[in-house]
Amino acid sequence: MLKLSKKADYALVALSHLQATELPASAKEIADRYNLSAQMLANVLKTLTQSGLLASKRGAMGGYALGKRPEHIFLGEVIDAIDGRQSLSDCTSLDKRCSAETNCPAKSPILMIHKKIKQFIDSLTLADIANREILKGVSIDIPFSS
Amino acid sequence: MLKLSKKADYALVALSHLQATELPASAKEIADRYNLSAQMLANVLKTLTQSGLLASKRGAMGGYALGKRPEHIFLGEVIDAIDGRQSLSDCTSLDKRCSAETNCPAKSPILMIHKKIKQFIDSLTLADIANREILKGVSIDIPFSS
DNA sequence: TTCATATCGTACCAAATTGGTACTGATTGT
DNA sequence: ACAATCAGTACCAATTTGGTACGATATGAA
Repeated sequence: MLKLSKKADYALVALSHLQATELPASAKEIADRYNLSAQMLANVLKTLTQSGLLASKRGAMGGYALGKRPEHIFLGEVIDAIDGRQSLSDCTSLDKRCSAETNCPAKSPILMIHKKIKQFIDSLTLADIANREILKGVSIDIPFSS
Repeated sequence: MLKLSKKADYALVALSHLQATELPASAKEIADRYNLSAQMLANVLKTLTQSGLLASKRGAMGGYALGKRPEHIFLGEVIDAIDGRQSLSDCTSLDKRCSAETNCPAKSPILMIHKKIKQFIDSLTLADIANREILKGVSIDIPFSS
């Protein structure tokens, strides 16, 4: 499977939204806006906050905003935060040892391909990703008062 | 998860082996050589054969050989054959509809990223993979660079 | 013709991962 | 005080993945 998890999808939707509106929003607002499971989105946003990708404010009128400038939020970071750092194959992760060991003809190529894909997603920022979107008109209530 | 399935790993090991030795081999031989589950590898090789990536010969002295020239076996094909054609996200696959629909700010970027990764793995052949020098030069070019 | 070696086709099951929910606690603006 | 909202955790159902079993079919060789 070469696929993003649904949680990673959620993360990208939320981040794109926050980037586009440039306004803080609560988990519920975002969930309602895009028809996502509120509870699940809440879990995702919490994780993103723990990783510093979002900044949160608790309590009434609280919510989430980007934790860094969009140019400094990398797709690779987002995926790592949500799904945990993943290797393209177990055979390229250093902690596990595969039975074929050194004589495996596929190990080195897989490692190389993994690096290329990682390099690619680490080069993409939220700014790159969300730039062109047509979400201008959306405004949601009132931002953090601070 | 941005990861190859174990079956895809098995496929790449077997294909790499057959490419390197330029000799037919039975499932058992390959499984023994690299310490893989013989039964599982057999299933994988069968699937690859059905997709035309391998050619098989039954019976005593039978076994598998590459079904095409290594330059015509693409990494994307292998993954598709084993894991089924996958989209990077459900939201980029045409048959499923996501609840956020047209106003989702992440859909178009995800689609773009998906295309780039697909394009990358579709550009790599078994011949490239076996020759690491070629692989070093290959890169995914960065989108949104306008 | 019999036998061992192989692939072919299925069906099945256990383990791991993912998707999704529930609930309690902490914080904050009104 | 109270409602809104994030934080933390625990839990479970659904799906996917990893792995096995087994009978059928084909083939080369003794």
